[in-house]
Amino acid sequence: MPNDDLMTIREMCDAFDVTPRTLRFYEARELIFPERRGQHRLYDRRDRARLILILRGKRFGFSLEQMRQLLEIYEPGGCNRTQIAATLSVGRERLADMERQYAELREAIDELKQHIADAEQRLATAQDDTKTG
Amino acid sequence: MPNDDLMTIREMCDAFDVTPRTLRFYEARELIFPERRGQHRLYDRRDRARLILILRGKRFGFSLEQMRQLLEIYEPGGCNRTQIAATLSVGRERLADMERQYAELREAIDELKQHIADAEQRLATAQDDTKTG
DNA sequence: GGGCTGCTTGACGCGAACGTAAGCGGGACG
DNA sequence: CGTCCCGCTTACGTTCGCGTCAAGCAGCCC
Repeated sequence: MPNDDLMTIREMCDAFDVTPRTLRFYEARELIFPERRGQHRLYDRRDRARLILILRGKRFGFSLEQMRQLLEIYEPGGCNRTQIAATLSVGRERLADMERQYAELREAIDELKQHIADAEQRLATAQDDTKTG
Repeated sequence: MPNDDLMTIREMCDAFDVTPRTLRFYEARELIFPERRGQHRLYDRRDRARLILILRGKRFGFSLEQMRQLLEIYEPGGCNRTQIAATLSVGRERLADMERQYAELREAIDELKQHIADAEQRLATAQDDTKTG
């Protein structure tokens, strides 16, 4: 049962707001593995799932290489202990990164909110330079 | 009352685990503004506070330019309405980014945890390739 | 004065993550 | 049949965030 829901590179680009160059680049870096129908690439559900994870990882500041390593944990992939263990290790590190970042982000948000509130105060009491130039 | 707690570039590098090149680069991009004593740079509390924010922002995946804009909100800086309003606008956008990222990060963490648990299961039931090569 | 150390200003280099342009092949359409 | 329009590959260009010399000055010690 092959995944019928195959998409061309253009459909992928429209769906995920990326360029063909980006998809080919990710493929060259071995983050996604579209099939080939003749010369053309065809992307299935698995490729899309991986792309979503890649793009999300990027927003968190992870590199493509970090995501490539991490993606292995989202696949059945290797079936021997050493390989699974290695993947697990990478996954746990990445998880720790993300939890640190989560906590830090909470602090940063609260601080920024405070400074925004302060700025709103300043705005309210500031002289109106459009009148009192 | 000048801030007496001034630090040399080397002290800064040791304190924040960055290189002189990095500090000079941030200065060139107008993210920090150390004083000059003769030829030498001297960094005060304000510079250190900004540096902390810059480094934290980097970990969240923000660019130096984004941080430069955002840093204005952490300073009294401009005192006319239009300038404060502009800074506020940037700050609110950044805040929205961070809150989106915060929520997304929560999801990503939960997903990753699940996949790690799955991998642990596989590890437990996998054949031991060191014996059954 | 000679040498060392620390900081300075260029200027060039580099890896990551693409952008962009050139040129080829293959359906589709009038 | 010509000519679009895709998509493909190859290859060079670009931006960001620094790294890495290179050369020069300033202070200090002997």
